[in-house]
Amino acid sequence: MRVRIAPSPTGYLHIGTARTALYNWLLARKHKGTFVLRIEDTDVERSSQEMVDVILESLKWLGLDWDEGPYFQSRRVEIYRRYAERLLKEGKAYCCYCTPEELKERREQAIREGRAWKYDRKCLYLSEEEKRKLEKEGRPRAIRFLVPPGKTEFNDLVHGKIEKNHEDIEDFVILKSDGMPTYNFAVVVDDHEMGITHVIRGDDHISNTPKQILIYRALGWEPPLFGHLPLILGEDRSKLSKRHGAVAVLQYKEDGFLPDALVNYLALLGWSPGDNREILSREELIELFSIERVSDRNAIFDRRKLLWMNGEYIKMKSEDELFNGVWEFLKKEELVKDEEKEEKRDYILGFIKLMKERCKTLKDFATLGYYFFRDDFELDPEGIRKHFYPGLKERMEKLLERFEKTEPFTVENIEQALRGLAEELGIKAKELIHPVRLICSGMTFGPGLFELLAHLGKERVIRRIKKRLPELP
RNA sequence: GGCCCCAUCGUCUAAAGGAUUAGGACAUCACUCUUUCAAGGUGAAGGUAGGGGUUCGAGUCCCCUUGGGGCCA
Repeated sequence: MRVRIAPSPTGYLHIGTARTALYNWLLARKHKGTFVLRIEDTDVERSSQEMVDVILESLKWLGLDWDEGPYFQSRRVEIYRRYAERLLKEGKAYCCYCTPEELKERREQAIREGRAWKYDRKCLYLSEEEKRKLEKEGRPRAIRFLVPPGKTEFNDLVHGKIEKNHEDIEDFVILKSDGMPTYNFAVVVDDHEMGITHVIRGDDHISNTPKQILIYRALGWEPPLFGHLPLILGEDRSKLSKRHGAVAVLQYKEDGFLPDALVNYLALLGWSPGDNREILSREELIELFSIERVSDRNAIFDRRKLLWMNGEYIKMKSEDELFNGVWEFLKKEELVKDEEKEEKRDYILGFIKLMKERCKTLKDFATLGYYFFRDDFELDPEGIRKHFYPGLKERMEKLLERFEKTEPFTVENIEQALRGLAEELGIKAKELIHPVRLICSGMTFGPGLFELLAHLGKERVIRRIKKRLPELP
């Protein structure tokens, strides 16, 4: 089995392309086949090395390693031309001299007259003399495929039988007047030359498939098997695109998603193992995946479920496994500096342990954990309203005294100190716990208070209480 | 507009004509645990688009309608 992913270098790897890549990759790994990467960059204007790099980086981040390539279509132009010439010579294609303006005019006329427009084969019926004349004028010429009469059927791996009458296919261009191949032509030549056995791609290519099969047959080649995956849709049910927000794989990396979680989520978008399992490792996915179980219905991308799944993966990972990822986000928020990475390692490992149940993304560690690293936070005004009360200052002074005497500053000792004071004052522990949390973190929620204070350390806790003492009621 | 694809809770899906009171997950709501927030536990609500057929029996097969999507322009 040889499969491939063939992205265009448009500046990012689309989440839909990523899922297509994933399904191909799963198939290749499951059947010990080969996963080929091909860059479809015939649109030279819009392609660049940087854009290619983004694709490679995205695939690497997802952990979808390829076995061959990347191949570049832009370096294969001569090959496409050779095959186009061959079809021309064999009378299976013909030159078309119609200009875009002429075509537009005839198309509009057809629409005005209420006819369905399809290329009218004007250039197919040109006499030799007319052709010579046009050539002499130096008119640009495209090459059109001569669609034979009949009908094409194929057995789609996902959809089953799909058929198309050739009357509904116009004589499409295979080589443009600038000498570049069209998508349909290049894809067939490449898939054949690269020995692709299973073409697994998006549903948006279903209508191209009969055209491509026609080309295979015209060149005397056996077409591969085709499987068309349902599309990933945005909330509004249209094809997922930039206007739906995060659509680039690397955006998810930036947003703090784990590649394992994204892979798992994407695998489930259009496929399920059949039982009720949802959290599946790569190994399990490879073992369980089958193209027969792929759904043929378009699916809406649900970021909330992805978020949940990412949270599940964060909980599953050890502190050590999360360390580097969390570090990057702390660094980005300027909460830490690279030179203190080793020195702060244990502190951060403990921080991750306290926070990971509460974080859905790696980014959350930085946004929800600000106070673990900096003193300069504001107190949540809503929290002040709720938890500060007259006489609090006096109580906090007493608590401060106790904390100063608490040695060592451990979870148990802190709890004992605080609860002891509460008892002595004849109040509920809550009446101290909430204000202390607010003073030491700026927030009304977070890890268990005693664990939190112990981890912040005596020095920080005392400093923060002292700092806020003057403003307490 | 032409052609093609698709139709199960809000979303992702399970149910290979009989095992179904249509199952699970996310989200929602309630309760519970708790110093808070999460997490966890328990529970609730929520679906076979509509209409015809085929069949002893239809979510499942066929047809039509409607709706959604894609491609080409």
